[in-house]
Amino acid sequence: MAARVTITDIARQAGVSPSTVSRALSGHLSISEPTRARIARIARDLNYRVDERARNFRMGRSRTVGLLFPYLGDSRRQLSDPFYLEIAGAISDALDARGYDMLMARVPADSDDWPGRYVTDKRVDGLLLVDRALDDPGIEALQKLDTPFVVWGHRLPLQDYVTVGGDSVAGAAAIVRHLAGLGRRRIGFIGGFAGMVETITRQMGYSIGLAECGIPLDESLILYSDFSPGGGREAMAALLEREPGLDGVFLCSDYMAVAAMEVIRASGRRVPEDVAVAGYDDVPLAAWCNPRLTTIHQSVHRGGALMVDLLFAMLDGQPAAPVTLPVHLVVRDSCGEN
Amino acid sequence: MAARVTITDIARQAGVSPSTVSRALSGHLSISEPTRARIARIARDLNYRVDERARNFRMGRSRTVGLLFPYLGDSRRQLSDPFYLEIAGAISDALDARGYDMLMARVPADSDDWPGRYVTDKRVDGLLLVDRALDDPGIEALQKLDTPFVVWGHRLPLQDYVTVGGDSVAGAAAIVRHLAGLGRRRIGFIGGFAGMVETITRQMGYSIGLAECGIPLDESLILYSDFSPGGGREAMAALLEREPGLDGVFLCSDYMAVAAMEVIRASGRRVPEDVAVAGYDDVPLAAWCNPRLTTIHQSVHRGGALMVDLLFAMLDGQPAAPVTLPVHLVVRDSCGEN
DNA sequence: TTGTAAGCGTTATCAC
DNA sequence: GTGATAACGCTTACAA
Repeated sequence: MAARVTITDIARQAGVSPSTVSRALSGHLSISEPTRARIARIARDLNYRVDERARNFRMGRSRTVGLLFPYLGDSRRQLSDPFYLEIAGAISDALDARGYDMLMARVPADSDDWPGRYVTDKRVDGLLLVDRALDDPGIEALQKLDTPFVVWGHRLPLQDYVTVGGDSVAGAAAIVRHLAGLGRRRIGFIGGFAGMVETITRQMGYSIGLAECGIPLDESLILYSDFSPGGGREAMAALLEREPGLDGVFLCSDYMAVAAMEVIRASGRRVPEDVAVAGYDDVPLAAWCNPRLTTIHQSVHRGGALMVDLLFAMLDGQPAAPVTLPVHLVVRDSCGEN
Repeated sequence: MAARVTITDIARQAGVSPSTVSRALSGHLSISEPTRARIARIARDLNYRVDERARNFRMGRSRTVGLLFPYLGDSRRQLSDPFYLEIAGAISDALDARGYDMLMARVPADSDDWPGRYVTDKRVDGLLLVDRALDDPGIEALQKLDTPFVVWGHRLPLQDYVTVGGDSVAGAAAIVRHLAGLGRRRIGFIGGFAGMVETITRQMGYSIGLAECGIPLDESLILYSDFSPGGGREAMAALLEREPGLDGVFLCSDYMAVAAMEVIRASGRRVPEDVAVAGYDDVPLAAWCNPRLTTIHQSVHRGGALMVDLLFAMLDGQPAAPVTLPVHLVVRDSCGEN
């Protein structure tokens, strides 16, 4: 493969200096039209393309944004929840539209070395995080750096960084009210990773919803998992064992909820007649599983695009504030009567 | 945030030259132990980190691999199939283990400009593609460049690049034999995007399976979609309309199959009694939907890791050959009796 | 309007 | 064992 064509090759051919080529190619108005056109033609003929590596290096940026998925637990379990890919897709599109690349990786939420690896090492110009631990050392370390970042998730009381996320507390409370309104009284809660914010805020919403409906909180109905169907299955089985009289359950993701429904049926119970099931996220699948899942809808696509908007505002030096996106209950069949 | 600490700052403090620092930090054996230790200490004290951008630039590489998802059709529809995230996760882990970053993006399968954007622009050292069009201009353009790449998918007869993938023809044929063995005769096929290789090879397997079982091929039972649940739903509805006597259907992804089952039920038919349904991929969800899905298992995690292994072999200048991974039928409940 | 020269931070080559 | 020096490909003052 022909050796790399550089700006110098073009300069030679055009009989001008490399700087003129650089200026011509990046559309400087100071370059005369004939020169510009001539250079453009030669560049095309030579099949020239800028070396983004060199340009970014020179310009002190990377034109890359990192999309990081913090996780807890020692298992390096695969993420396979459609929610993650959906938000990644939305973000990727928004970044693409601005000519930025998207780096994707999972990072341990209980470590603080990844900000150095991505930010200080200059791999990225900014970071996007999907969820976080309540006490997240990585985010703390990240705040000491001067690189903008936006976190997906519920806004926390004292937080001094920017988040975009649905109102998880309200969403979870709405689920519980719905369940209680249908006469359910023994309502379980199955979270994602125990220390992650989205699990915690939804659990708060669950407690609030229970209180609003005058149902006493029973700690033994609360279990944690890992957002995966396998994890949902195990947690659901454990919950059923622990509380045979369960008549409703709220799981922190649709993917877990679908698996849970199967476990419930396998135990000889019916969904929703015996146990009502609700999920979270309103992933496309939720409308097409059996029974169709009652869940909380989050505008993932809008949220992803918004995260990118805010990040770029910050890269521009503009201020940015957390955004709470509305969520709403989508009533389908998995909780019965609607 | 203190201005960037460079190798020169360390050199100054240590009273040596920048080159000595560079060598000390990268563990050159030519550096005396005391010097090395002293430099290491200063680097730590100063919180030094290499500028990967600069290093990669200097060394003529990017330490980044692009993971590209070619797609067809004008809709920029979100990918949300768990299969994609699973393979992305497997690849990300394998890359991480080697200290490489993963760039992720979707690219139009009917265009040939993305190889330039990623390869010639020097954003990546190598490329990983998940699926491809049968006649893929991007891949053709890519082959003219000297950058290694590996494609996920079924190996094609005359292909002169490296693929890793399950045997889609065999997998689809196995599905059809299973269905026919259960007495089904009017078996439909719902593909992903019409021009994509995985759709085509599975359709070939479908035809072969039919022939093996002495069932005449009926073109009107073949429909295409886009791998999404929404697409699966529409295609399934259309197929049912077109062929009310349908007694079996094979869909090219589990995610579509789950949606299809719901459509079938909504039409007043039972799964599997009236219509047997089979998917493809054996995504975690397949074991936990209702009814549990009979499908083809692909070793996605192993496949992803293998793609990375092969890519690195090629980066090392070693030869690499296509690999066909075994697939197997996983019989669950969605086709009835097992 | 265009050219010259410096420099981004690092590593590699060649001396000493 | 260590230090100059050059170079990777590009952009950008500063000059002309």
